[in-house]
Amino acid sequence: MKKNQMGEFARFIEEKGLKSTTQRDEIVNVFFTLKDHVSIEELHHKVQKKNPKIGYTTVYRTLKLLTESGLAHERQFGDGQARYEPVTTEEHHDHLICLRCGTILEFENKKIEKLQEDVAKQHGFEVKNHKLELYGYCKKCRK
Amino acid sequence: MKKNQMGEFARFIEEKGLKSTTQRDEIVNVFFTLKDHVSIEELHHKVQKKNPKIGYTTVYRTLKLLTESGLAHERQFGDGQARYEPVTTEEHHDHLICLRCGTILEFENKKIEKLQEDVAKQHGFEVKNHKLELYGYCKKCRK
DNA sequence: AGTGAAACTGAAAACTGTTTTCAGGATAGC
DNA sequence: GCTATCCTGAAAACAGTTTTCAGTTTCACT
Ligand SMILES: [Zn+2]
Ligand SMILES: [Zn+2]
Ligand SMILES: [Zn+2]
Ligand SMILES: [Zn+2]
Repeated sequence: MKKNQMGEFARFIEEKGLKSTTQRDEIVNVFFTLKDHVSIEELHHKVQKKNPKIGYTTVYRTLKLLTESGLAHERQFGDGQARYEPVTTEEHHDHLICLRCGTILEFENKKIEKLQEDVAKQHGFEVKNHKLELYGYCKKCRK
Repeated sequence: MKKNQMGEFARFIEEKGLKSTTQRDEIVNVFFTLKDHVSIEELHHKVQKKNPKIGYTTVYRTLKLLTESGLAHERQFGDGQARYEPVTTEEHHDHLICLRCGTILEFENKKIEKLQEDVAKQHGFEVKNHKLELYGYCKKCRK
């Protein structure tokens, strides 16, 4: 799976006429070993543990490329900084976010998706994408 | 209704031991005549048309007070700037947002809300609040 | 291998929206 | 009126993001 994603990234770079660099490869590699919804700064830290020379800007630009290629999703959880996650499956999902410990769980519910479409239709809207986030306390954090 | 809201704001100010000022009153007044989801900057512009001396900072601080008092809700629609709306009814609602013209429609769907609770329960989550936004094209903007 | 055009990198600067600071001004209880 | 406290607005500080730019690397073509 990681192999595959690295390959897809290489193909994207190739198709766009961009160049293959070790920095990008290292960044993308670390990114795909992470499961979670990571911020640019967090990823930069992780990457620097392997190669301290890699700068924030390159991490930023590589995440933009990953997003553009469809291999990552950019998320805005309202805390003022973007988070990125690998697109592993084709499945859309939404999020449960713990207000205390920051844990982020994913879920998918077809009924909700269907009802969203119904609502949009009632208002003459054509939905392109949506955001559903449930904020609260996770199993560990609620008392 | 506007009278009422102004009154509630005055009561809040009083209870907190704060002082009544013309700037705040003017800002709050303009805010409650607007229907829509307004940014600080937009509100500042509108307010300045009535009183050019009022600064951005005071608008910012007054919106914080309104939010604190429960008379306004702060929304983060992911475009990087906060938006505020008057809390007119007690009814919770979610949003349909046009990607082209920026129109924001509101809706409320009990079934979706119920399903959200179910999902949270399945994951041991206690939901405090949630965000559901459908992005797409409105009746006018879809072709 | 050598060359050159095009792309890449990383530090620093610029930007954007938000928040804090601070000196002067307004408010309200006495 | 006096005075403590709060308020105001310009400017500075902040935080996350994005752009700039000078030097470096990649790669197609010899
Ligand atoms: Zn938690
Ligand atoms: Zn996710
Ligand atoms: Zn529209
Ligand atoms: Zn609304």
